[in-house]
Amino acid sequence: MNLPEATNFIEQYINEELEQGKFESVGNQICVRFPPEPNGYLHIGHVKALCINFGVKEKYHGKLNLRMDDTNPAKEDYEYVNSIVDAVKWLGFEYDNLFFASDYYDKLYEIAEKYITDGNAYVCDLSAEEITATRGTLTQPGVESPYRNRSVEENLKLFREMKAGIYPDGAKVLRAKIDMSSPNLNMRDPVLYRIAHVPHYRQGDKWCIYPMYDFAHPISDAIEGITHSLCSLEFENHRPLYDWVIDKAGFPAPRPRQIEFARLNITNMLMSKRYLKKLVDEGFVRGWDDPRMPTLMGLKNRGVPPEALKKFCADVGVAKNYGVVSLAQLDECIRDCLNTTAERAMGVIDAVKLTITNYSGEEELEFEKNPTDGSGAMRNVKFTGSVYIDRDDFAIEPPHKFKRLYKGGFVRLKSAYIVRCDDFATDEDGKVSEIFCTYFPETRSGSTVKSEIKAKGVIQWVDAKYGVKTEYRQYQPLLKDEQYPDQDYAERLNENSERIFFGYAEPYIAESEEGKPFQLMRTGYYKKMTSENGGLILSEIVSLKDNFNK
RNA sequence: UGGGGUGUCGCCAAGCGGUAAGGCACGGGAUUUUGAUUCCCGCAUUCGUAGGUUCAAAUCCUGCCACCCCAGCCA
Repeated sequence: MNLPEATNFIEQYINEELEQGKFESVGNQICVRFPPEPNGYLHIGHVKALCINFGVKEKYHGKLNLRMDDTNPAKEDYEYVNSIVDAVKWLGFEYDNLFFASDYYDKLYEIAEKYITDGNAYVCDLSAEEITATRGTLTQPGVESPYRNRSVEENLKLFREMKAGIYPDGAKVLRAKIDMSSPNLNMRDPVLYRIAHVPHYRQGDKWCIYPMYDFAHPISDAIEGITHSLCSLEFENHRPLYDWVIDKAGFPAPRPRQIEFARLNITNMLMSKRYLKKLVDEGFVRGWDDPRMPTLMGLKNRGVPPEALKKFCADVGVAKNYGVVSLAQLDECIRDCLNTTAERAMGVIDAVKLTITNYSGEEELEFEKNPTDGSGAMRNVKFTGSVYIDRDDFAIEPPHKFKRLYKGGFVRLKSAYIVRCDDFATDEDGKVSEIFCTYFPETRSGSTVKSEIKAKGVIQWVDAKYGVKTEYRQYQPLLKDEQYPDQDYAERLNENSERIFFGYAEPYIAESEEGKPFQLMRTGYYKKMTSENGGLILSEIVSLKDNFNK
């Protein structure tokens, strides 16, 4: 696993601290964490954070904790924690511990009481609206809460009563006592604990007060001995609070250092959790793991190898600039990875019969399983002179530079023979119904006999007798469009995002290992296969019907 | 408008005072039984901008400009 190239600035910080001896007391062991909230499935945007954190772990022979940041019981569930664990494992990352912020609730509560005792926190009776109203604005300082100077005893009593459940939701909160006139709004007496009479998926009814992110996260890091808390740019404004919270809690040095980096954005890629959830909840897709989804499980089902995602992150790098990487870069990583790993097979989607008029009998031809993996593994394909080809590979009126078949033209049937089209038949709609060709025996694949016959193009085919009737499902990944976001987005996205085709495939496909990605050979369809032209691994074989001819 | 960030090729991104890496995209050529792959070759005299310091600046200083983040009892 490679650390993304441009992790330099993070490495620089760590190296400097190491040189200064900041971590000598902890044996110079670097410890990081990946802290998702289990309120949704991991998507491609999370891979970057995963790569950075696991990259640091590996580089410094450190440790990494996977920690569920589950401090908001209203949104979280085991379904999500399981999906997150599965996704991390699918990517091939090995974490050292699986922790839950909710396991620290007791400790967190204890520290909250210490804050009160030390005069660093107070119970505030203001309503949410009142707190907002007294927070001030970007340019004006806030107003101190009238409850700000309650005695330690009263605060303790009130906080314990909050915990005991005698107050309804929203009646009171615990606030940090910092500075209502700080230019950083996060420091204007932020809320530390709120009342929520909501059962927690792991803690049940044990609690009715829950810690806020700004309190729970730094403390969790400190408890676990995290040395570097890597997060995205929007938390830069929280760093002073992060430091304050840990310092006031009284943890021994070294204090974990929060370092921020820019999150991953990809052009045309839908990554808003709100819409992804809408697509799932309203049934526009079959689930979080639908191949059209940008979730890791969706990508997996689409045939994207985890290595491609890691390469992508390494190529893209890490910096603090807000940037949007083009989808083409992701596509390239997927193509690159698949090129050397995916086995090839022939299949046609919109089939047209091609009959070789001067061929009789049948034979077995050799076909390389993957011409680029270096294995040289071969498979056999039966050929009877009567085949199906893709409609797109034949043109009645060939466009300029058309390399495939047309009347009077030559083309090679991949791994078989060069054929010449002599004629074709059409149905009443004018659609080509059958193509008649002559084949040239001396052009047999692998033949050492020199032939005058040349073909510019090569097309794939499926034998009419031995081919297998196939139902293909083709997916268009869900991409943002120019009107995004609007209310009809989900509906619009769904249109044409999934199509069923009936075609033919060589029997080899049916024998393939389950879950192994296949690059369906698509001669001439696309110059390059991309997510946007629908050419990149978007086909899946839904069902195979044996021996349709019999 | 206060504070925190960021500005280097169409898109990412190195660079940290010594004279602009790399990837993607793009263009040209060679090989090719996937119009794929592979393979060459090309692609910023210029680093948001205006000044200043220096023998020397994308790198240091100053002033502007642009964009992003922050006023959840979300994370």
